[in-house]
Amino acid sequence: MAHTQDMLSITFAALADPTRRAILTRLARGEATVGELGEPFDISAPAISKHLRVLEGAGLIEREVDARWRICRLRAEPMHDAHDWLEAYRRHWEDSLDRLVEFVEQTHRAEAKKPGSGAPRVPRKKP
Amino acid sequence: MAHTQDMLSITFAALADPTRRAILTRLARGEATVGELGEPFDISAPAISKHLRVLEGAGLIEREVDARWRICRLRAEPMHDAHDWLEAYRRHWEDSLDRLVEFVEQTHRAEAKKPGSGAPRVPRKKP
DNA sequence: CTATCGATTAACCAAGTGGTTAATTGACAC
DNA sequence: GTGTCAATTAACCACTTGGTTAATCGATAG
Repeated sequence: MAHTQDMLSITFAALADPTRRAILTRLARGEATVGELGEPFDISAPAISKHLRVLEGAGLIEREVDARWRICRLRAEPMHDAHDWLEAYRRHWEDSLDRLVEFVEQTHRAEAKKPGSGAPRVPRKKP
Repeated sequence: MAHTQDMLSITFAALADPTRRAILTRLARGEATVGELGEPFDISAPAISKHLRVLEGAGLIEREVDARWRICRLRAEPMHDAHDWLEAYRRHWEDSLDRLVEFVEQTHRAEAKKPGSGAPRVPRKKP
């Protein structure tokens, strides 16, 4: 499986790890060496190395050799594509928000003291 | 590993598969049964079932039982969070675009017929 | 009651992932 | 040259993932 993965899949997969996302967040503040990047995490250097290879494979960082240091910097372009893909669904999550607002307003309008049987399910707008 | 994953990781992981993204795209057009969702793909029904469970686990779909059909519908809220996370990096990919435009303009301005040694690297704006 | 249909569960498999420790490479400082 | 530091590679491990086939479950049609 997972032969020659499409870029979007590789990007999302690279982002699907909290350590890697934290590394990207750090890198957004400016370039850093591998050692600096690994310092906040309680994992071994090789583990960091692997995370960086995944990020590099996804085109999310680039590494430059400086003597015995590798300095890493962010390359955010692949995030642009991921962002665009998600953008297409904006209408759907905004619709959900509309339904929630509508629900809360209705609930407030009818301010009876029903104890409420459970979590407030967002009502479907189904025609 | 991957014990009690944070939601963002679960969301990105669910999106990191082309079949699952295609399913979401289909669902964006309206609800569908499991059979309808699986029809375009050349994989077994259990495989689709697993993909749907991943999507459900990520809160990206919900399933409703209707007699012997399960009808699925999109719940796009988790995408909102993913979108927001990426949004924080917009400046970085726009910066890269700026650098590319700048590079192309410079290249065009100096319209010498240098054969060009390779792919046009985007020049760094390094302060 | 039996057959069938939509869908899921069970059991399995190959490959990938995130981590480890130990060994290796390359550049610098004595 | 020797030692050391930054980082990577190698080899391994447990667990997950995406897929399979076979078996199961629930609802409907005959």
